[in-house]
Amino acid sequence: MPSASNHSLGGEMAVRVTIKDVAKHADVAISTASRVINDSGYVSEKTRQRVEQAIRELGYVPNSIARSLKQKQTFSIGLIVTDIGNPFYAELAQAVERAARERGYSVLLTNTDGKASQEKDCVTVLAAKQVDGIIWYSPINEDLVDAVMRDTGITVVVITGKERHMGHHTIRIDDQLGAFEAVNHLITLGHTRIGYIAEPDDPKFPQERMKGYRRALTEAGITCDEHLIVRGTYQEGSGLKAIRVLLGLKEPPTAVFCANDLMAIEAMQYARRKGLRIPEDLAVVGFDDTKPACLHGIDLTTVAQPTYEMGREGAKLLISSLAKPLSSRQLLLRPTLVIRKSCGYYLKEGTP
Amino acid sequence: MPSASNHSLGGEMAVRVTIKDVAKHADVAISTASRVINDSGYVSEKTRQRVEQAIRELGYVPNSIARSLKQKQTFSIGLIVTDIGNPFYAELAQAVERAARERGYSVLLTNTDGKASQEKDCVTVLAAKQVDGIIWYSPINEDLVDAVMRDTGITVVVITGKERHMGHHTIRIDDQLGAFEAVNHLITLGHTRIGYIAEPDDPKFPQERMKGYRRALTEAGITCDEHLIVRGTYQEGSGLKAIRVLLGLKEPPTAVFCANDLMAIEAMQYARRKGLRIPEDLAVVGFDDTKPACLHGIDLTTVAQPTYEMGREGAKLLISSLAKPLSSRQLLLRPTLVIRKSCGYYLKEGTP
DNA sequence: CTGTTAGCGCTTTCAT
DNA sequence: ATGAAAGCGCTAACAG
Repeated sequence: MPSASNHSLGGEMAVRVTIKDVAKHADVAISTASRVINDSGYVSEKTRQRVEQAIRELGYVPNSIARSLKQKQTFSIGLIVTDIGNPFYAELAQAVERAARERGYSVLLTNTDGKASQEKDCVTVLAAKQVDGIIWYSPINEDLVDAVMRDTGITVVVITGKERHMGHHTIRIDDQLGAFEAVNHLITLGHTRIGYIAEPDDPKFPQERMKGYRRALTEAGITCDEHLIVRGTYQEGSGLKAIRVLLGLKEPPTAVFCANDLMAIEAMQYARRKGLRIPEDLAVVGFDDTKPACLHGIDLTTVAQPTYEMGREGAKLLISSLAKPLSSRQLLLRPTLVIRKSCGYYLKEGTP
Repeated sequence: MPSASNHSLGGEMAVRVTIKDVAKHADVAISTASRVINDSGYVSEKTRQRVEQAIRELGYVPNSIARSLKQKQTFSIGLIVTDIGNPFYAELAQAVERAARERGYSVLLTNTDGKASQEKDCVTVLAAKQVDGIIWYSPINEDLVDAVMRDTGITVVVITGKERHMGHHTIRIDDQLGAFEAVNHLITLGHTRIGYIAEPDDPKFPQERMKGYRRALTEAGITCDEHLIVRGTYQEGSGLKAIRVLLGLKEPPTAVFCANDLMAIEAMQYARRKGLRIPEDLAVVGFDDTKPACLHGIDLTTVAQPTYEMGREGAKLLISSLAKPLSSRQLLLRPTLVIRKSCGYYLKEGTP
């Protein structure tokens, strides 16, 4: 019996009530109590009532830890992201948490901070805590994914833009489609000389956006002028360098598509400084829909990743494959073009 | 039936290696294996080596679930926020996760979506999962906090702007100071008629910002003109209504402080539509430093909450009080004034 | 319909 | 220095 009340924090070490207490209080066997708690097996109405009352009176909450140990199932899933402070991952986490909660799962949150060693730690912790599955955004060390599945048997869903996928479930964003639609939009707007500030020319980076760019041109019957393609690095400063090259061409482009928003914004700002009007003299489209894209004065038309959907579909896939093991499955999600003012679309029927 | 070597996911049900396997492999007793794993008690160098090798060879990862059951400690803490998709909570979560990880704890993430019933569910789940403590942002149902501590013995740290605090640890933001500094800044800039679009006149809302507003005026020897105070609701549309009242006064204010950014931005935009220049004709200061505040064209001077610090200090306090129960402790954090263009500060020595 | 019992994987006395 | 055994809270056969 919890003796004289001591109101200092944690002082009393409130011993938690267990199923044993409930059973004793209701004067039944532990297993009977368990039956009513889990609503499994036969139990007479009268007994059920007594047990339920005991539960209420004692304020009993089942210990999932004990249950998990027995059942080898924790109803927890791990989420691995680079950094939850980044709004992109935050939105992903929101989707994952919500989908998980709706299905009776909780989410153990871990951050890699972009470091391979820390990613390893995340995995170890999650394995130790016996999560039923992991949602893993853009693994740094791809081999680790396979190792986890092999060594621990934990189901993994990888969310990534990369093409490669081994035996695990994958949620992939159709970058090629995104690029295709962006370029196609520019073509619809009448452009034929469309520059591309591209992903690095390195097999480590997926070349999906490049493929989309080329496909859009080809399908429109436009021959691709290789001078209009300048490789970027995705990093700061790279958009600047690239647009300088493009604008220096004998026949400069009238529009430019960029493999990410960062480079697009730099390109815009450089062009403006050179006296070009956006979008009248140069139309610009980016990729990612990061925060700055929607800022007043930027208003960048860009390809948005379906962040929320990625998280939700990831969680759904993971949890359903937990109930009934699925063979390696790949889901392709479509990005969407967000039309703002940098592409010239709103010029057609608005103010000049 | 899952037949011969099926490489489909989860088909093989990789049985996890346990301490028993390690013990057998190293030819020692389970308790000995346990000793080396936990580096506790005596164990000969030779035996230790054997066990460590077994661990490596088998890829053994201790099962924290089993350990937790025995030790009544999970090294998990629960985080309750309104909505992790909101960048404010995301930053908080980032801080919490980092501080927790550095101390060997993991974070179980839960969202209330602002609903009392869901908040209840969060608590139940966290209690069931036996978290060692909870970091709880702005509880909807304050009584629930006390109930949790009483019934489950779980230590709670509440992060809030409200004054009230019962027996639990609290991280509080000094809203009064924030408001004081905002208004004081306007006074320094030469304003004497400073309007206030205030928090609702409802005891359910803390009146800290109001106190700060009044104190700043008083300390500067300015008599508070009650006409200059208009109550807002924190909601959309309310800033608009309020600024209309203020600008309609016989002697309208030359500056206005707003209890949150939303109302401040509405006020700015209304004033501009009426032909007033910001900050020349009307200086505006907000509260919160939400995303839109820093947008080009908005550039709102505002009071920023020390989000990261709140999370970090919360986690630190929680974890240290887990090791050694502390009596109810309260921490007061200072917000900071972020000076942008809406207050006129940069007019003094810049372009007119 | 209800109770008894054997673990889940681990830590922790208590012997040896 | 090492091992045997009890038990954390719960579920799931298996008897009755």
